[in-house]
This record gives sequence, structure tokens and C-alpha cells, in this order.
Amino acid sequence: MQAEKIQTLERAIQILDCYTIDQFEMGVREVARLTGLSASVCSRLMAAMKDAGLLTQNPTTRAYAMGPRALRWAEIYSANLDIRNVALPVINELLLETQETISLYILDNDERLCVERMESAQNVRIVARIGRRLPLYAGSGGKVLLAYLPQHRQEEIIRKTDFKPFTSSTIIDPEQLRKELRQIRMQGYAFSNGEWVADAAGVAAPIFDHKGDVIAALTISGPGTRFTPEIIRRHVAAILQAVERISRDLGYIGNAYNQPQQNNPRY
Amino acid sequence: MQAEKIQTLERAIQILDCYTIDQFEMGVREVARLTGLSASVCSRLMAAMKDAGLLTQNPTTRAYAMGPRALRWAEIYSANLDIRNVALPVINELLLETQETISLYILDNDERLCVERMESAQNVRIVARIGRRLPLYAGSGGKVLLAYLPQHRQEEIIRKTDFKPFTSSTIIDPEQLRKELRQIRMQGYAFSNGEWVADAAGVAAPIFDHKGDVIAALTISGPGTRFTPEIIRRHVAAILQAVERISRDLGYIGNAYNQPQQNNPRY
DNA sequence: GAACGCTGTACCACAGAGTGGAACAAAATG
DNA sequence: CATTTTGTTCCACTCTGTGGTACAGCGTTC
Repeated sequence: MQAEKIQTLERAIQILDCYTIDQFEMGVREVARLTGLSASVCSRLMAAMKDAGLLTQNPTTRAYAMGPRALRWAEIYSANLDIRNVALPVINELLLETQETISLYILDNDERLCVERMESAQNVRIVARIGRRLPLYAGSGGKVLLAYLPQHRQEEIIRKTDFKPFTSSTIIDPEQLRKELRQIRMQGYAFSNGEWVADAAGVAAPIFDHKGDVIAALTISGPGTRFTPEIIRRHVAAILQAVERISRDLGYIGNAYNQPQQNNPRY
Repeated sequence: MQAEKIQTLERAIQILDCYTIDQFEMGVREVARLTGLSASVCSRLMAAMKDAGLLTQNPTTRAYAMGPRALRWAEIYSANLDIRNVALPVINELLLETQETISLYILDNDERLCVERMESAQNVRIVARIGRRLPLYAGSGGKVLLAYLPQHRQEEIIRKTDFKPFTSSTIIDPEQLRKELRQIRMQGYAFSNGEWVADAAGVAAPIFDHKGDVIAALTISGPGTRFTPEIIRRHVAAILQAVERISRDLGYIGNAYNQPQQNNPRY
């Protein structure tokens, strides 16, 4: 089942993964250094990827940058991700209502993956990036996804996790995390302040599919200074209403065995 | 310079390209048929791509669909496409003002490539798809890009083009196209009605970079029935104002040798 | 329920695709 | 002008990827 890796493919992916939002232009040699591949391999692979449109080459610098070819693939993936489609209009409304950045995360490979975001128009705002991967133990969205996982999966991930203190508020004690996850399950939403990025706060709530499984987390995030107790209360109410609508649109009918949020003041 | 193709890479790309918005789930054998590759090759490559996250596999059907891996690459490409970033807020305003679908196209490989779109919220609307490729000779956006190309490039593309009548309104006579392109250059914008999709009309205008080259086309599109002469006049005014702002934000200072739109009533 | 068609995957001998060190020209740097 | 660093090309070698075949599993169909 765990098939043999295709070397060429792995290497091509490795090369593309070198590029980031900040490091968006890199030469062959630099990529070779980062990947540990030989310069000739990188040169040939990257030239081929240029021909395919996966990379572009600056004619003067001769350095490479990301190309447009992946756009269509990403679009196809997104288009057929039905959570995203259902959530989109609700996210839009939530943005108008809260004036903060709204993001949608799904669980992918023991991490959370941002599949949609709409950014606040305010000058001071949280920028989210579609396609970005973040840890599960830091930030409200991550904690929500972790909290609603089946017990054994949750425990497995916590045990595997190498806790790093991104900020002074990051939860690095597994026992404290477990305690907080229990509380999140009880109240139906999560709150965080500066766990992943200092000064960034957020509230998050889980989205259920027709089977009653949690498949995504919706978050409202912004600078911590704007998250006063009164505002937090309003955001919690807004996000609970939003995830309720999305979950129902996905065919979620009630609460099977996830004993969630019915004893919460949702409206 | 035209390096030898990397077979494995080409094949992997070929496989991913089989998937579309409508055909988003396909089995190994079907992909093999479409690509002409052997089933074993497809199986192995696709299994590897699954491991990489480029594809996902439905555990019950065993069929494959697009995976999330390409999201990040697309995001990196988009993030560093400065036209798009500059255009985004203007597109947003244009959507609010016109209530029609707004799209941004760049020239890529003798075709136009949609790199951004915002959709009208109206029930009857044009749906655009980021990453989609369309021909240059049909539709307002394509004609604009073609019109502002250097003469020899324009001629080269027209000669290479295999004109297909997508609708009864599609321009398939090269001479008529040339005439229309000249007019577009003179008036600074393009209009089309049902050239690419019947019942779909649009207006488009060019975006210039700091060198005075046209790097993109912005379009307003919607059902032809809504495009009355009065509305068209309003949309033309709106889009000219929009491309003016975007071009200026990109460092476009005036009109170098592209002798464009200064003798038009822009405001 | 047997026979069929279909699926995705594992196997393995073989060919050739991809490798990587060295050599190259062209810029950039000192 | 020497030196370093860039991306690319070359070519003999090797190991990667190939594809025909076989297999197991699932639905239909007779």
C-alpha cells in the first residue's frame, strides 16, 4: 500500500515547496542548497517546470518564481470542496458583521489547513493565507479541530506533537491542553489570545457534516486589543450562529454522539 | 535552451490536467484512457501524488480527486502577482458598483488566463473561474489583450490561430478581427456580446504597467439582456476609471508609445 | 451463485530516463 | 582584470520508472 516513492515527482514537489510568500524568487543554486539536490538536477527539473508553467523565469535575473499552472488545480480542489462552497456566503456576512478576518480551516495530516479566508478591510488586521498549514495546539481554530476529534485520534496527535512555544501564551503543557480541549467541547467554541502570533486573538467554532463529524473550524481573528469582553461575547454569538447555518446546510441534523452545544446560549 | 522534457513530470502534470471542475473525481483507468498512459503508470504516479497531497482518494470508491497540495503554490503565485494585489480593492468596488461579475485576465502562452474574479450576487450571472484559459479572439477581455499587443506579436498570434465559431457571433474572419482591434485601440475599451458564450456580454479595458505595456485586461461581464446601451455606457465609464487607477498604482505615468485613451471621455 | 466485467494494485525483467560530477559561458563581484 | 557565482550543457553510468501480466475485490448480469 505504501507505494514506492517516485523520485522525480518528489523532487519536483520539493523544489516547488522551497518557495514561500516571502521567498518568491530563487535561483537554481539556492534551491539546490535548500533541497540538497545537485545543481544539474534542479536546473533540468526547473527548466521543465518552466516549460510546463509551474515556474516562471525572470529573463534578466534568470531566477525562478512560481508560475500560474497550479492555479487551475487549486481552483478545482476548492470548487469541489463543498464545505467551502457552503461556507462562502456565510463567511462573507460574518466579515461584514464583525469587520475582522474570517478563516476556514480543515484538518489535514495532523495539521490545520487554511482553505478560505476573507480579510478585514481595517488597517490593523490579521492576514491569513489560503493553503497555509498551522499547528493544532495553538490558536482557537486549531484547538477546536483538536477538541472535537475522536478521543484516540486526539490523544495520538497530542502524544506525537512536539510542543513549541511560539509566544509566551502558547500552551506547551499537554495536560493543560487536554483540560482546555474538554472545556471547548463543553462550551462549543474556543477562544485564544496570542498563542500563535502575539497580539492576535480569535474565536473559533466547529462545523459538522451530515454524519456529525467535525470537518472544519471557522474563526474570527483580529488584533487582541480589539477583543474586549463585550466584543468577544458578540463574536462568539456570531460565529456560533454561522457554524450552525453551515452545518445545517451540510446536512447536519442535530447532535448524534458529539454531545455538543445544545446547552449553550446560542441565540 | 528548449531542454529535454522530463517524462515523469510531464506525465504527472498530464494526469492532474485531466481533472476539471465538472470531472472532479476519476479512477485510475479512466485517467489512463484520457492520457494514453498505461494503467500501471497511472496507478503508481497517482498513488505517489496522493501521498504528496496532490490528489486525494475516496476510501470507498477508490477513485481519485484533486488534493490540497497545489493550494499553497497557487497562493504564492497569486500573492506575488502584483497586478492582482493592486487590482483587488478596485475589483471589489467595481463589483459593488456594477453588480456584475468582474474578472482579471493576463496574457499567458497566446491565451488569456483568469487570475482573479469576483462574482455578481445576482441569480443570473456569469461565472468565471480562476486559472481558466480562454482564447484571445473571443470576448471583450481577449480582444483587449490582443489589441494592445505589439503589431508583430498580434499578427503572429492571429496567423497561428485556428478560429472556431463558439457561437454565431464569434469573430472568425481575421480581417474583421484586425479591424475591430484597431477600433478597440482607438477607443480604449472593448465590448462583446455572445462571442464566447451566447447571451454573455462584457466590456473590458487594458491595464498598463510602469513601462506602458499592457499586462492585463479587466472585464465586467453579465447576461446580454442586462447590457442595454445606457448600462453599457455606465460600465464603460466605470471600467475606464478602474483601469486608470490600477495602472497608475502600478507606476504607469501616461502614455509612452501606446497612444492610448487620452482622447476619450474618461470622466 | 457462477460468470463476467470492472476496478485499483503488486510483481518483475528490462530499457532507457534521469543522474551528477565536471566543464562551460555569462554575469556579477572584488 | 581576476575571482566568484550564476544557470546550463555534456556524457557515461546506473538505478528509476516502465508496462505487460497477474491478482484481489466489488457490482452486475445471467
